[in-house]
Amino acid sequence: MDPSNAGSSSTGPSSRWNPTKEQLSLLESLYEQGIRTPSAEQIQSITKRLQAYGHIEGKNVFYWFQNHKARQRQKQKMDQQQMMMCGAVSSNNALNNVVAVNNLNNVDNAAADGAYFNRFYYHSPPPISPSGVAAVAGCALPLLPGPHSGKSSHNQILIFI
Amino acid sequence: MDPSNAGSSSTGPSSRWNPTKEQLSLLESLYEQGIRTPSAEQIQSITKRLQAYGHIEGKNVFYWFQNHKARQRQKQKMDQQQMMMCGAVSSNNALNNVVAVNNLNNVDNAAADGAYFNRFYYHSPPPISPSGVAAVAGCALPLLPGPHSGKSSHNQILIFI
DNA sequence: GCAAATTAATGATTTATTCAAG
DNA sequence: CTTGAATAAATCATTAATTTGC
Repeated sequence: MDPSNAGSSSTGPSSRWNPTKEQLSLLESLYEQGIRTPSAEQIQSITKRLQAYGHIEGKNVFYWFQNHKARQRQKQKMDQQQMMMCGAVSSNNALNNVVAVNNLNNVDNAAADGAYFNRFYYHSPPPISPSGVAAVAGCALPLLPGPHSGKSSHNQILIFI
Repeated sequence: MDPSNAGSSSTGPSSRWNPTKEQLSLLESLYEQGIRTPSAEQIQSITKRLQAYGHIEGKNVFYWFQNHKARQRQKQKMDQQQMMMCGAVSSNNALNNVVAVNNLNNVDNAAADGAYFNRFYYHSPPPISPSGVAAVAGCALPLLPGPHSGKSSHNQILIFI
């Protein structure tokens, strides 16, 4: 029952995030605009916008971009292989795995994503306080590792979940 | 000048963490006790203990365990290869690269590390508020993604830097 | 003895692979 | 079978050892 547990309802466990149509649409749109590894600020912004369409957290946006980038890449690679063994396709190609990707737009501008980032959060083992803090908890700290001089290293961090 | 900028002195920028003898010692000890991918709580605890010996953050502990685990693994692999082409060692083996690892204790109990984790934090692009929050900022949130029922998924998170 | 130049270790980042929910 | 999530492997970058010429 209750198959429509899309977002933050009470009954729907849904251990993993499931993007709504709108969310996915916006994400893909951003991806095609060239965003590959969004910065923290970008992710925060995106997340906020997507929260209008349902429950979502920063890490979902993060993972989505990671996976999408990787899988677009391997899709293209597979297409190249298919291109190699082109011609002479045998009989029933209708039952081929649904890998009918139409990569007309090679959104592969390999450069231009000089976005450096890093990640770092932890699950604890299963049994922890079962309270119910539902929403997203943002935790932004100004800077943390190197309050030293300024050896040009990039150190500012910003956490969010 | 000032060659002794080991830890949190003012002059030593040192863009990356450098473990002190004591820190390294404790870390290795814990590793040999079987800890391979410590949980958030463990990392917090370890970090606090190590902070007695100098500046260190949770992410350093995290990275240390990742790297150490991986590199122990590949050391053992290399040793296995050496074992394969054993016998008949040619002449001057004294000048061999200093890879004289004495892996008497194979700390490789491959199972028993059902520790799951994840990471997730971001740098922002270089120019950010140049204040000077020096110390470690802990940010522990009870749980965040799934306040839903309890589909056995492990969801509790806990951030720290 | 000491620095500049090289090499080896290792901290930090990025990419690829695997697991599992839907 | 798709894809979000989690883990491992590969890579990059910086620091410490070590070597070398003076």
